[in-house]
Amino acid sequence: MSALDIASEETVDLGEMTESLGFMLRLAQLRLFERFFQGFAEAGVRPGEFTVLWVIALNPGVRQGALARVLRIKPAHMTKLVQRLVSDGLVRRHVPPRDRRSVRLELTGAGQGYLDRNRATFLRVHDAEREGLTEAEGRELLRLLAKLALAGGEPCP
Amino acid sequence: MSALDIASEETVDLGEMTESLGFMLRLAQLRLFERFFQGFAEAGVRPGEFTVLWVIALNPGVRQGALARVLRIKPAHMTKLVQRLVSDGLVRRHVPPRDRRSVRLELTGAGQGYLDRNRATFLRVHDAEREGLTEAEGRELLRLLAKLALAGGEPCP
DNA sequence: TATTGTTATACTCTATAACTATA
DNA sequence: TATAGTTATAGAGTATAACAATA
Repeated sequence: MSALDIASEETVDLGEMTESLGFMLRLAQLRLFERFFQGFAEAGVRPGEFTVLWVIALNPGVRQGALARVLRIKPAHMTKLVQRLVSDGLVRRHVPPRDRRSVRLELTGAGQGYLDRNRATFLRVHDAEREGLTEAEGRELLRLLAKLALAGGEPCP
Repeated sequence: MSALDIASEETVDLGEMTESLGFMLRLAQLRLFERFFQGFAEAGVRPGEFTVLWVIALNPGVRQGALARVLRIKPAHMTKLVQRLVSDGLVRRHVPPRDRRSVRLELTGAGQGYLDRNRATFLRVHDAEREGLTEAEGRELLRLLAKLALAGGEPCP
C-alpha cells in the first residue's frame, strides 16, 4: 500500500462540522484538559476539585448549594465531590444553627496549605492554557466565551 | 432574614477563576449543550452520535480508527458508539478483504434518511449556538478555538 | 408547602489494559 | 512484531427522582 493510498484513506472531511461551535469547543477543551493534567499530575487533583477548593478559599463559609449553582455543578454531584474533599481532609463542613438544613464549607488547615502549595501551579496552567494564542487573542477568547456562557440570562436563577 | 443577607450570602466571588480559559470553556460548553438538546430533543440523538453520522455521510467507507482519531474519540468508546448506531439500523459495517483487520463504515438508507431529515435541525442548532454573539464574534470565536485546539501540533499524529 | 441537601440509579464519556485476528 | 479493533473494568461527570430534615 503506497503512502498516497494511506494519505487518501486517512484524510477525513469534516465539512461544516468545523464551523460548529460545539464541536470546536470540545476539541479545544480536550486540549486544555491535556495541559491541565500535565500541570496537576503530581498534585493528584481534578479540575472540578481544584475549582471548588479555590472558590471555598475565596468565600469561607459559602453555602454548598450556592457553590453548586455558581459552578454549574448538580447538587447530587456536589455532595459526592465535597464528601471526597472532606475525607481527604481538605474541607470542613459546618451546619449553622440559624438554618440547620444548610451546609457551609471552609478549608481546613491542610486544605489551605494544599491551595497555597498549588497556587503557582494553577497560575502556570493558566498561562499554558493560552499557548498558541497572543495575549490579545487570549483576552478576546475569554470575553467571547463569557458572553456566550452568560447570553440569555442565567440558566439557574 | 433580610434580602440583603440573602444577597450577601448567595454572592460568590470567583476571583481569577473567571480568567481561566478552562473554566469559562466549561461554562460555555454547558450552555451550548442546553441549546443542542433543545434542538435535538425530538430526534433522540446525542452530540457525539450526530457528529459521527455526519462525518460518515461525508466520508462513505471511512475506516473506524481514522474516524476515532479525527473526532478525538477513544477506539474503545468508538466501538460501542458504532455498535449502537448499527443496532439502530443507521450505520453498516464492512470488513474489506484487502485488510481484514479494519472496519469501514457507511450509512444505511435509514441512516441517510435520518441525516436528511435532521440536517435542517443541525443548521438551526448551528445558528442557536451563536445566540448572543454578532456574526463577526461567532467567526472570531471559531477561529480562536481552532487555533487553540490545533496549537502545538496534533495530539494524535 | 417549599427549601436544603442526601441517597440511589442510570447513562455518557473517558482511560486503561488485556485480548483476538490479522498483517 | 506491529496494527485494528474488541472486551472488560473502572472512574468522573451528568441527570433524575425519591427522600429526610428543616423552615
